Amino acid sequence: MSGKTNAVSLLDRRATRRAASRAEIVEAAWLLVREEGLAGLSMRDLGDRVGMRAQSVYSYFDSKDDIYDAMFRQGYEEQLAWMADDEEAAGGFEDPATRLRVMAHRFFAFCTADPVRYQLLFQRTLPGFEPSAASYAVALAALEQMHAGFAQAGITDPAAADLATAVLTGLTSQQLSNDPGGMRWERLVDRAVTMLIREIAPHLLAKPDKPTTRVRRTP
Amino acid sequence: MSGKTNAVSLLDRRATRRAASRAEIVEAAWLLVREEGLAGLSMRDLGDRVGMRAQSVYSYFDSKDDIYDAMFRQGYEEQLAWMADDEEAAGGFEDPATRLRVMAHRFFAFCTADPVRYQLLFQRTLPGFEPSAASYAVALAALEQMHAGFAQAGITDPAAADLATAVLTGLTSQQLSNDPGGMRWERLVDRAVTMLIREIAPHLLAKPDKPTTRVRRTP
DNA sequence: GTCTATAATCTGATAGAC
DNA sequence: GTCTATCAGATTATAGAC
Repeated sequence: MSGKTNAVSLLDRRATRRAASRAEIVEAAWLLVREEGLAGLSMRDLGDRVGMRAQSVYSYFDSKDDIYDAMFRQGYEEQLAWMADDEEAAGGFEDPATRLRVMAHRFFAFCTADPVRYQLLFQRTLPGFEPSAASYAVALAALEQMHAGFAQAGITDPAAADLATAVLTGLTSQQLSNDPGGMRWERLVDRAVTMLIREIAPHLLAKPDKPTTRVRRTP
Repeated sequence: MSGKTNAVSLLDRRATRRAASRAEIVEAAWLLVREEGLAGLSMRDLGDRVGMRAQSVYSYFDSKDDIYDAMFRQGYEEQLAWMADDEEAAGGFEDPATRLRVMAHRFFAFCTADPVRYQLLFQRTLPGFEPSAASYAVALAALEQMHAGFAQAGITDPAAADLATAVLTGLTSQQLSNDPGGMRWERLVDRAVTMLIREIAPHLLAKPDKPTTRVRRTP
């Protein structure tokens, strides 16, 4: 019995070490693409970063695209966690409009925190790369989470959700390609959200507990 | 006299031929990046396309980045021409709101017509590439043309123009990274424009020659 | 202005010893 | 699982003949 237990725990240790090495490699890959650009990742540089020969990396990943795939998946897992934190912080205490506003700012922050991650996750800039089915499933889960957030804010019309998503990610890609310091992007996001609410869910602005009958935005 | 004239025209012919070759190379470069991606451009492939050895291309361009720079400039020249055609077609006959709407759709069409051009012009995805001062000046001219269009529609607030630009280019980048066939993007653009007008220039929706007192959009 | 030749370096990936 | 050795080729760019 003890022999079997030892064998199992040995396998466990090996699996753990392997997973740790894989994670280390992926982490190094992120550092590299932030410096050299997404397409500038090379197995040689990657090996140097983790203290291996480039060829040894192939013990952990089948190919370069396999590494991109792991990064892709990790990115969406990060989004899921990041936006879930938001939900938790909201805790159901906020009204739908504020909920939507917080969600928008948080998503904006997630995207702009790492431009190259945004590039990998939301733009098709790597020619030939296609995420695996498993990684794409995580991407779909993140999208679903987003739609669930919209639904909580009373936005069930798919076209409305599309518009909101498009405007939000659009603002992000604008921020990333333009001078990040020159504009008041937080303000721009806030104004866009207000505009969106009035367009797709005006009832959120006419709340009963606040005796504001005017539909216009309060400054 | 005739000698001097001949000399000049000879130089002219040479300059013309040289310009034609440069244009041919740039055109081939566009074809290549549409197939291989923006970062996938190689001097070898480029030479093959124009029927030269790769090394001969260096007679026309100092470096690979010099070619990107020419493409960058040409892209913005195309935008200037494309949007100027729009102005001409409008001819001052349209009301400001329609003017804004047409402008938005036309810009959207320009961007989505060539995804890789959009990538080069509006996104910073080529690591290390910086446009030359001359090319950047063309980019600024295109931006100024855009702002002039907004001004004609009565939108003078810089923040409002920023919001409009961000939402428009944002919708574009969304369309480019997502399934182009799955959504009704033209409708989405139209709805975004209506939303923008109501947000940044509501007076455009309450026109005197159309006795519509309702602020809501007419279907 | 185009060529050949070539420098000098990088690329992803595999075979096989240990 | 890491290494050496290596394949088979790519890359940008330069030198110099013609």
